[in-house]
Amino acid sequence: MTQAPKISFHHNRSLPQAQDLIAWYRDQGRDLPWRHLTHDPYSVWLSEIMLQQTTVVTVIDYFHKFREAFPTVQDLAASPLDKVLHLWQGLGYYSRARNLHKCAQVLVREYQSVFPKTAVELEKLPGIGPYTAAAIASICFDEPAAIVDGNVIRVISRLFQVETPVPQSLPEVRSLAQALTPQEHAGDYAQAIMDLGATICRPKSPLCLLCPWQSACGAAQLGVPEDYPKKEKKAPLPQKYGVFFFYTHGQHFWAERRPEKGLLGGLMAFPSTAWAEDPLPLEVPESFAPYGSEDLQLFEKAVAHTFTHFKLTMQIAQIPVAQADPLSNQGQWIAWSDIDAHAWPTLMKKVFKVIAENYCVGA
DNA sequence: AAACCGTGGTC
DNA sequence: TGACCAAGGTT
Repeated sequence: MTQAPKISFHHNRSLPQAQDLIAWYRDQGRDLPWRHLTHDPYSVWLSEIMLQQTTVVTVIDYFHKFREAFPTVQDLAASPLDKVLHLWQGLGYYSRARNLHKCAQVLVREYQSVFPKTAVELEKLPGIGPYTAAAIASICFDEPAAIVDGNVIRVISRLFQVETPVPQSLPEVRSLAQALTPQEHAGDYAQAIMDLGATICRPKSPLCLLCPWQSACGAAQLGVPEDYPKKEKKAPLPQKYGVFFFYTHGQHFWAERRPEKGLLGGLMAFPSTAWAEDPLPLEVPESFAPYGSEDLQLFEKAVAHTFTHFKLTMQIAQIPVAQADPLSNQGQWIAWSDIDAHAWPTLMKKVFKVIAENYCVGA
């Protein structure tokens, strides 16, 4: 043997004990609004849906708004979808809002408004996948279901120095996560390991000296925690371009509701050209205007926005029209004073900002 | 199964 | 400033 077997390295290392982590959590865990509501699956579910790919700081305000607007799952189910989308505006991933509403209706109609108590049953509901099902089952009902989110992937990849990059490593990580999950106090454990990932075992500058699992962590022992989890390099995002058409009539402008499915589904937007990878010939946007282009005026400033899978740069072209007739059957004339009555994605709020900065009444 | 689906903060 | 990241799910 020219090389020491790996087991000798593991030999000086303790195993991560759930009770050490839970003790740390009870002393050092974060105080979050939904932590006081673990007896209430509705609130835990609501928080978990909002927290999907979204930071705690961002979620807190929305969580309070939703609990106030919809105190019970029946209230949520009885609401028009438009009101749900309106409250959700700005939070992103709008299919979550549509699935949230649908899930509430399924619960009321088929479950007598009572949340199922097992991860297996929870996962059958719309918008609830493996992570969220395990989170609700463990946090509310202490089912020893292993949660695997971004925090857990990072913590486990460092503990065990998982060399396989994400997402190929997921089967291995899931297996380790299940092995670490205790039979008792699974709810505290689930929240503890996420808090550890968020506050100690952070993506950058982890605080290994404060970690209750430091002596069990392979990456920390070697001083290379930030090398894990291993990841594939991401391809650069494609850049897309287009023109928004700002049809105006007096104090009104024309906007349309986007299709129910797909990007920004169900939210409001200006009509536009297709969003294409080729920059448009900016000297002739007239030929692309869907409802006529007399008196078209192109704004100097464009709007840039980055989505999950592409970048977008949009020009804005104002087109005053003489008659306030409907331009299509999927939109409406909206008064400036009535903007807040509708659900606008952040992209459109950026457009409003550019318009407000550049628009001259009577110009 | 790989692509799609938002946004804001950080360095 | 661009790349990365945040309590993922659906198709």
